[in-house]
Amino acid sequence: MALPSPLRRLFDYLPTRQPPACGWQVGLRVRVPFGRREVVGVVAELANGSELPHDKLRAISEVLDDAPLPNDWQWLCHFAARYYQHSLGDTMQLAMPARLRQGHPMGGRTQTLWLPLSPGDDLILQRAPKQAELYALLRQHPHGLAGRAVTAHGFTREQLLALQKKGYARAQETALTAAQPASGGLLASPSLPLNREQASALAVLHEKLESYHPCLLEGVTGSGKTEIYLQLIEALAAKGKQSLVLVPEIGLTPQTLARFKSRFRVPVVALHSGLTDLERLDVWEAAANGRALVIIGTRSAIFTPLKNPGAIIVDEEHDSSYKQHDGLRYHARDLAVARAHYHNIPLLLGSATPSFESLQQALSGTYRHLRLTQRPSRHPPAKLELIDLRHQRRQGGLLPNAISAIKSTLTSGKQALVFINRRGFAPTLACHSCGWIAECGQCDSRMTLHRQPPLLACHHCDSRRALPDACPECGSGDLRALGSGTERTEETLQGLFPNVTVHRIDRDSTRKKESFEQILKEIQRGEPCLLVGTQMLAKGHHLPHVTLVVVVNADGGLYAADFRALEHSAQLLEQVAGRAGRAAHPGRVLVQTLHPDDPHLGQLAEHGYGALARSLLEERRLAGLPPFCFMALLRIESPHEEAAIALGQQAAQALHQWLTIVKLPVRCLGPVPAPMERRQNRYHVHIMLAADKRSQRHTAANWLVQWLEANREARKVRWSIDIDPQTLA
DNA sequence: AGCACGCCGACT
DNA sequence: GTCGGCGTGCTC
Ligand SMILES: [Zn+2]
Ligand SMILES: [Zn+2]
Repeated sequence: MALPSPLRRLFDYLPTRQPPACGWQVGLRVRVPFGRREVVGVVAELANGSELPHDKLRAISEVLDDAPLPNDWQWLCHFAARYYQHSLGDTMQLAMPARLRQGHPMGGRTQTLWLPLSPGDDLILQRAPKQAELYALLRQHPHGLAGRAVTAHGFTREQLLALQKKGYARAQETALTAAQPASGGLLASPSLPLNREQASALAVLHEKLESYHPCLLEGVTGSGKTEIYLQLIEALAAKGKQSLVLVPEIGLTPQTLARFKSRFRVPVVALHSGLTDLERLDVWEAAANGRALVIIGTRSAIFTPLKNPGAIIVDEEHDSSYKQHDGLRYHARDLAVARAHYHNIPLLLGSATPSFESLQQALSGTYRHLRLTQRPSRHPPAKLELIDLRHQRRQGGLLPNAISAIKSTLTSGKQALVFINRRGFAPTLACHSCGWIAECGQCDSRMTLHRQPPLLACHHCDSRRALPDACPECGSGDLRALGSGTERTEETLQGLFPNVTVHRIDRDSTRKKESFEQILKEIQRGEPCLLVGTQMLAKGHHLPHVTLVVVVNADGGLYAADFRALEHSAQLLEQVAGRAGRAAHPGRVLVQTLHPDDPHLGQLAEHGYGALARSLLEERRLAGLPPFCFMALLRIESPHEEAAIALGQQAAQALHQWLTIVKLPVRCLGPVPAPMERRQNRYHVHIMLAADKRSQRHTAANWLVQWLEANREARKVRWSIDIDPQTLA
């Protein structure tokens, strides 16, 4: 039995007296007693006996399904658990919808839909503002709103029942059907004509529609990658085959969804965060039984079972949201590769700024390399103009050049985007008399100064503090905010251009659910305005009226300790630059930097991401870094620094010895303190493994995990293994 | 990870 | 006297 427990092993159980109707099968979901509680597990193996004495065994309490969970799903769970060195039971729990995890039955479900009624006069609700508000919400959904969705909007069941009693709403039980079978033809709207490049890319995809065929679609922003996805999906849907489309976390917007849904008449379903648990299960089943032909979702959607797999598409394949950063640290793009191979189907990875991993596979010929270089708007992507931050005064982080460019953009009736990868007002609060700096009490980091609302906040833990009136060290009142974040730049720009709307877009300003969408809508209306924002703004949103992009500081990744920092920051720069002049107007991109002579930055500005990526790949090859080696990172974490270091040393020593004995060529670096050693009062220590071959890395990581599981000291600290780590944080 | 057991400090 | 702090150990 694979059970929800971090223990990397299976548990033996006796069968129920009556076998289930389908007979005992691997993949059946069951309820079993485990310790002092009951849990939901999955039959992982059938055996005629156990190594445990009979009296230690307990019996299965209940079989939950009349058929095993889908084979492809089981295979993927096994693969992921093994590849990422994780517990199979935990992996399966994570990979199944919450309802199944909780032991609810599959199939035949209904949900309560609430529909608005018009009793004639709205006066009765005047004395019940909350109910009036709820009624207004229902009016926006004339086809009904699920009960769960209503409560998700912050209303109570009582309010619904009250509305029902007064005749303003009625309840209706409906079968959940995420995917209605298609009627009529395949397409709801015709495909768009392709340019020459697009047509030849699609032709390559058509060469091998029914076998494993990994392709990297490298296409600049606005070159029409989505149209290729749509026409590939169309070709497969015509054969009754399903396509699984992965998109980045912020990419699953109503607009993206609408683009897919409006093209096809066949059922398109989406796994997004707004779904209730029941709706999520329904989508999962619609995929598993083949009803849904197009399934769109973020990272976790890679675990959706497919009855008739046709292709897997990963949009913006370089996006960091595909990597899970806790628990099972899987990379959805990498699982997509494994899965496409298993199903023997095409795999399409799309990006304007491919990850070095995928680019290397394409350059070496392992993946087919499809390129789109033309933009329908005719003019080429804007070149980056580097401007020197040294020896110049800036206001809110902006150089005079940048400010005058913003001014002329506004005068010509266009919009400008100012990109700062730092939220808050200022990253540092310092005392001008004695040099004291506001630091977090729980982390090795500084507190960020916020103005809205005014407080000091740590961006690495939840600690918050009121703004001090005076320096706690020397009592001086001369406390100064050093550096700029989005809030400060917003304030500066508002001061410089008082008659223009300045939209700030970061995690703080868009915390409220729909405000981001609302701001975007307003921006898309096209009035001249300024946008100040973090990476949220950089990714794939349609900003057709932006003709100027200003990058406040491009130096983040230039001299960082993390060897991937430059790759990620080049991707970000290229993406932000892609926001400039998307529509009919050519754009400008101003990049402020302290290192205008940096060769990498120069290459990015002069020749673009593709060229920089290729030469950085060469540097990676020479340095023996990924993708030319395979890494695993062991993180050790404890409130006691000594405990974390001690275990790190023990583990590294044991590993070294074993590597020598078995003559396994795997490098082991560390233990070293993590880049920010203390976070939330926990000390972080790293050990990095690197090998030339995946299999060697796997063997070493597997040994290390088993050593840790058997080690008594290791139980006193928290540890986790990260296969193919993306960052050192 | 849960969840219990167990053994010592400061409270009604 | 007991309420609860978290160290230790187990889960077929
Ligand atoms: Zn001071
Ligand atoms: Zn902190």
